[in-house]
Parts: sequence; structure tokens; C-alpha cells
Amino acid sequence: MTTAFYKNKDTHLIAVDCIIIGFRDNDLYILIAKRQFEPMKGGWSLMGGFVNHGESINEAAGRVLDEFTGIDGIFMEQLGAYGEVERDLGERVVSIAYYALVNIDKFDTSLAVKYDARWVKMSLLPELIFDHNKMVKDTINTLQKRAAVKPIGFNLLSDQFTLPMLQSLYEAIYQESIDKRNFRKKILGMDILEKLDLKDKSSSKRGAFYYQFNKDKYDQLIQQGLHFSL
Amino acid sequence: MTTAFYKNKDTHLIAVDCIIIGFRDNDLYILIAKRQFEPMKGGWSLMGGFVNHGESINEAAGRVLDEFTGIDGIFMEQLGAYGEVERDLGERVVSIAYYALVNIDKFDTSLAVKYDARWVKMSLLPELIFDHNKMVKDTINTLQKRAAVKPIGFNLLSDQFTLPMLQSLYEAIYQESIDKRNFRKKILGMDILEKLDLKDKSSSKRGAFYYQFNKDKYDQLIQQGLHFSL
DNA sequence: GCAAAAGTGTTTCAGGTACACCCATGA
DNA sequence: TCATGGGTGTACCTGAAACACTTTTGC
Repeated sequence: MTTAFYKNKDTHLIAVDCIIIGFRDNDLYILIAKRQFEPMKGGWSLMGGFVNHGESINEAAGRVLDEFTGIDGIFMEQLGAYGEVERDLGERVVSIAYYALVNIDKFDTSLAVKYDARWVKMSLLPELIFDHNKMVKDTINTLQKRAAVKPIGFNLLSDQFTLPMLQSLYEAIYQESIDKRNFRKKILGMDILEKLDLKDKSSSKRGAFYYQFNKDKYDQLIQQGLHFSL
Repeated sequence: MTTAFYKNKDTHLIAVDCIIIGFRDNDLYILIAKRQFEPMKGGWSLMGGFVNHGESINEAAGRVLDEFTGIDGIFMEQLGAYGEVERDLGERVVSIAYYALVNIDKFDTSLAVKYDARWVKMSLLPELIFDHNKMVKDTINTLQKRAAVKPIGFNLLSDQFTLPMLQSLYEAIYQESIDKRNFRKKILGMDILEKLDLKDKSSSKRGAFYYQFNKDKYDQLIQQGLHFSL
């Protein structure tokens, strides 16, 4: 069904591009792939795809994320729309960008081969095609703001993590070092983490206790009008 | 020119919808119009239009803003993309929403007749078509966050304004009252306002001094690593 | 002279920041 | 026993919040 007023209006290709962030060994990583078609074939690119008629833009982003990572239930948020006329050299394409925070260990590595994809350190990001570098830059910016007021960083870790790991994650996000005692005071003071009896001995002889995020306690906190803030 | 890979991909109508905010008599207002075509003809709607092939989405938003307000150089920022499949009852339309902060006094009132538009108090917003109420809600949210860290509120006022006016503006944005002394201390302490010799006597016998925003001083502040924050 | 809004400082408190040492353990 | 990373408490300082009275002037 086409309503009269909508007739004769221009239509456009709509893409979703996903900035997929992972965390490993104290560094943030981004998943990029060698583009397998023209134009800019062989150039480094974010993970993307086109929006189909039958799916919402969120669904399209979810589909792309699933397709390129093999992980389900990924945390993602919309970054924004990029709509310069000449941004895509192939044709006029408006892109809706999403950033996603994933546990890099759950990544299906066979997909890296299939799509010629790899995780690169954010600090060593090569030149990407089109406006993808700007998308990444905007993501960092947004991530720094969002992670400061919402506990979204946990999506980058496994369910169980140590405080040194968590701290190093936030240091990677903010690109500055944080005082150990102050960090622990704040994060433990919120009472949203549960200490486990288990220790991670992979990075020290003494071992660091595992913790896990307690969403119930967090929701409770919010309901009381209090705020997560680092 | 069409590149092979882009062939056979679905194309979509892309709209821009503008949440146009004004401020008057201690209240925030939003510009809405009676929709003049089907579907939902006669329903209250935000100002919108379709994106043409030859223009960027920002340009499209600027065009719509100009068309419906008659004001040029309007402050606007992208709110985000809305892309549920059934969000527009006429046809599949992905909408990029922009919010704009305008000086309501510069509004070309003849356009209100032409488009059956009017300024309504934000607190008395009627039901709008499609997902437009959600767009407004998201705008308020974003505005509260943005106005706290960037001096964008000034776009809602004339070049010259009094401190009581400015305070009342922030009270409208945050929907809570602010202590006069603390507010003045903070805003004047930033040293981004210039006091004029002129007084506004329209709202009191004594009169309140006019001030104006000094962008140079603000830029200087930022360059020093300091921050605007209310 | 009084009503109505503009303007002005100080005290208090909470939260942020700076800072240094002991602990547990594998090698 | 020693090297390595994990864990802990306090003092200070800055910035936010609470709070009440005087000033101006048109009516």
C-alpha cells in the first residue's frame, strides 16, 4: 500500500554499520574486516549490511552483529545516523551506526577467516573506508560518557571478573590511570558487585577474587534515585 | 553510477522529523502542526519532510527547519534514527530526528497559519502521531544531559537576557527550582557572560541587568581544559 | 509606604583526590 | 627469599547545597 503523499519521494539505501568493541589484555579492540567488494575493495571496514524492508533498523543491526560475531544477545546502542551525500563512494547510502560491546572470548573465530576480519587495538586503528574512522571516534566519545553513568562496561567482560580486570577496563575506556584504592572504594561502595569465593590466579601468584555484577542490586539502586557513576 | 554490490538491495523513504523547542514566559514550548495529508490527517505532528537524493540528512533537517520557522542559522543536533517497520502508517519510513533550539520571538508567525502549526507547552503536549511522542521524550532527556555540559540553552533566548530569565530557562529544562544565589555564583563564576549597562524592566520595577553570552571567553575556557557545567 | 522582583555571602557537608604500606604465593 | 601483583585506610581539599536579608522602584 502506498499513500498518495509518499509517492514521488526519493528512496535510499540504508545501511547499518557496527562498531564492535572488545576488551583483552588491558586494551580495547575493534573488529574490522577487509572489504570484499567494490568500491574500496580490500580497504578496512566496519561490519555492516543493508536494512531490508521487513526489518527494523535495530533488527538489522542485530542481524549484522550476529552474522559477524556469532554471539547472541549482544549489548548494542545506536550511535547515530550518517548521511553525507558522498559518504559512500558506491552510491548514496545513509548509514545508521551502532556500537556493540562484546565479550571477545565468545567470538566465533571461524568468522574471522570467512570475512577476513580481525580484532585490532583501538590505539592502532588503521585508516578505514568512508566515514568509518569518524564513527569509531564518535563511539569512543559516547562510550566514555555512557560508561561513566551506566554499567555497560560489564558487557566487555565475562560474567566473572576480578577488580583489577574491571579497573583496567575503565582505564582503557578513559585512557587514563585510576587510583586503585579510590576505584575500589567507589565501585564496592555502590554495592552492585558480588564477591565470589573463587580466585583468578592467571595474572598473579596471590590471585584476585572474582566478582560478578548483580543486576537486581543495580536496579534497586536506581529505583532509590541513586546513580551509577565512576 | 550503481556498483554491482548495491544492486537488488531494498531502498527506503527517509524522513527527517524536527523537535523544535522554544522558551517563553518560564515555559518550554514545542512547535507542532496539524497534519495536512493522509494517513493520520488532522493529527498532531512534528515538523518533518523527506530526504532528497541530492542533500545530506543534515541539510534536509536544515531545510525543514527553515521551511517551518522562517529562522536561519538555527541550532540543531541529531537526536537519532527511528526505524521500526510499522512506525509510519503510510509506508515504511525511517526517520532521522533532530532537535532544534530556537528563539521563539524570531518565529515567522505567518507560517503558523500556512501549516496550521502552533507552539504548545511541553507540559501540555497532546498525543502526536506515530512515534513522535517518543521523539519528544527522548529530546527532553537528551536536552537535560546536553544543556548541563554545553551552553546550548542560550539558543533559546535572545542575544541579550537577564539572569532571572536564564535561571528560569534552566529550571524549565530540568523541571526543578534552582537556588538563585548558587545559580548566579556558578554561571557568573565561569566568566562567560558579559554584563551590559542595560536593564530589563518588563518584569519588575527595579529591573534586571541584561547579559550576553561571550563565545570567545567560552572557547578560551574549554581550551584550558575547563568545563561548562550547571 | 508597600508590594514585587533583583541582588548579594557564608556555613556546612559530602564526595573526590592524593597518598604508602602490608599480604599472599609461586618460582 | 624474593619478585609480583592484590588488597587496604586516612587526611585533605574542593565544590555542591542550604540558607535570609537588603535594595530598588512603580504604583
